Amino acid sequence: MSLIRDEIAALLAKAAEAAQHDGSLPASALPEVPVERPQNTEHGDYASTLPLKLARAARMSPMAIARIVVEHLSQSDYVGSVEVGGAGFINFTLADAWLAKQVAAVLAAGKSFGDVDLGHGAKAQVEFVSANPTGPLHAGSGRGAALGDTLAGLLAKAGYQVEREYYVNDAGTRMAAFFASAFARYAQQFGGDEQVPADGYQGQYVSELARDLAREYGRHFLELPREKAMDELGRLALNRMVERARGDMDDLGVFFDRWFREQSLFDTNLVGDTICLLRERGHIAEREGAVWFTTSALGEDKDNVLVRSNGIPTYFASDIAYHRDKFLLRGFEWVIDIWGADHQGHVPRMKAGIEALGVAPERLTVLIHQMITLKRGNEIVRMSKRTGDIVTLREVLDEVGRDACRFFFLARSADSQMDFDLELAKEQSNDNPVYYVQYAHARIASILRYAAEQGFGGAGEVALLRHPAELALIRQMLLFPELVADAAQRLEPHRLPYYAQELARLFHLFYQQCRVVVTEEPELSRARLSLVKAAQIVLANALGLMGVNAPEQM
RNA sequence: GUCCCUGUAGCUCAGUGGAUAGAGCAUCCGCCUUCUAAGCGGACGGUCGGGGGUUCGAGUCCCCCCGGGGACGCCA
Repeated sequence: MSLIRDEIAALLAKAAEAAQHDGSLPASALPEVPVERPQNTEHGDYASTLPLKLARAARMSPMAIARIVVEHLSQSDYVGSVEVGGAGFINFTLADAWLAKQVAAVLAAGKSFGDVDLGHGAKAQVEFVSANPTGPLHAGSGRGAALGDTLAGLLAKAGYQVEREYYVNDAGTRMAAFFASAFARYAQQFGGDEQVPADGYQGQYVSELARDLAREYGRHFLELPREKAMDELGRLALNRMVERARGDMDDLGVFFDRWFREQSLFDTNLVGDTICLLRERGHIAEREGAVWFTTSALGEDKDNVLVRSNGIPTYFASDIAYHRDKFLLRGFEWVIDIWGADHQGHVPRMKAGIEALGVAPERLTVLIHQMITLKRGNEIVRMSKRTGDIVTLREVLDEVGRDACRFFFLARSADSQMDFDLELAKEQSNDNPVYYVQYAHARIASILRYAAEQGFGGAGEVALLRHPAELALIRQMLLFPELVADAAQRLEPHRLPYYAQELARLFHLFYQQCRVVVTEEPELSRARLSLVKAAQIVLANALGLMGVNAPEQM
């Protein structure tokens, strides 16, 4: 199904060409025809500024061009009226009868309403959260989770074959520090004088984990050689941290197709192999005892270390290998990494990395989301994993709830820093916009229950729908496919909550003005029941993409 | 010092170079004998941080300045 705005653009292009052909407009190259939604509903459903764009080349006034283009427009069943307005806008209003008929189309489409084929089945991957497993997920991880999951859903709806992935950094020096911290806390359970290293993790959660392991395994690890013990105990602790993250994601309603282990890149020697490949291609320099990736030759400010002088590869080295795996081994055509703003400086390096592997850098999109500032009232909550002074995602989930949590995280553009006031989030939970949208869905469910009790069944004649409130609701429903296309194309999931609120608003308005179930008017009632069912479908589709429940009652 | 994000209503934030800049919350005034009042209607609220520029047209693009956040490591 093609989008209405594209149909209108095609209609305009044809009209302009026809006008040029019969000489009423001077011949010139046509720009891409702009079709937008006017802010003011008095200006119709769609507007084009084509005449304004053509005015200069045509040496005519926009108004005159607009009139000529309109005269050459061919008939269509969906355009009700066309007007020339303002300084040369062409305004289109959709036909009432056509609008009413679309209710049937929405009902027929059901869950697939809103599907648009931008991706043509291209294999895409969204990698997100990917937090270090050295500590519990913090509140900020929730933002990346909501963003990534909804974006993945949008891309799937837009015709991509999408996989969701969580990258587990279970290798490297941070992990060694975590292992040492866990081992120290474990040993302390038995009176040992092991200390958490200075660069280790002081958080309470490490002690709790160590206590659990001590209870389950007793002194077992104290009887092993220290290094072996640290490694084995460390892996147990690590796996529990990963399971904990998985539990948090489950409760947030985010499910990954794969949890990819960084360590596996070392186990299969893909990291070493990738460094060899880079060396063959002339991207490696060795100096000061370290192995450098010569990114400066690729336009970067400076080179970056891949293998430290102590022989341990950097995170950057495994990250290049990881992306090699994504693009070249697993064949993703498009990879989207979602990172926090603190990793922003890593983007050009990463792009240079895949370029050096022969992968076009455009195939990697890194979506950066700004940090959140956690507050309790006016007090800013500082966060540090090492001191353990953090507000966990778990805590926020327990306090605010999944639906409000996801809606809240999603409702801001990734570019925007956000204040997350925990007290406010709790207080707000009752008049959070999420409940407004859910209420619309529940209200519809209630109407449908009532209608069933009253014995209303069968399909309605949707042509009976012509009340302004009915038509306004239909218009908003028909916007959904365009919203999906825009949000997917521009990687802007935050448009969804705004859309859903407006859809809910128009439903509530309709509800106020039009009674659905009227015994004396069975035909109209059935038509309105069809409308209401269609609205419920669109609400559910939008909520589903956001990972928010669509309740049958509240 | 360099780079990235950002500054819009009291607060939190939307806003594809287009028409009179919007929403939610907060405040105030109305609306339930009717399918859910977690709802609806109305009011109040703006130097779009400041200054230049680009053009038919700038909250939106460019430059400078100011404020907020982040990054510039053989950390991740």
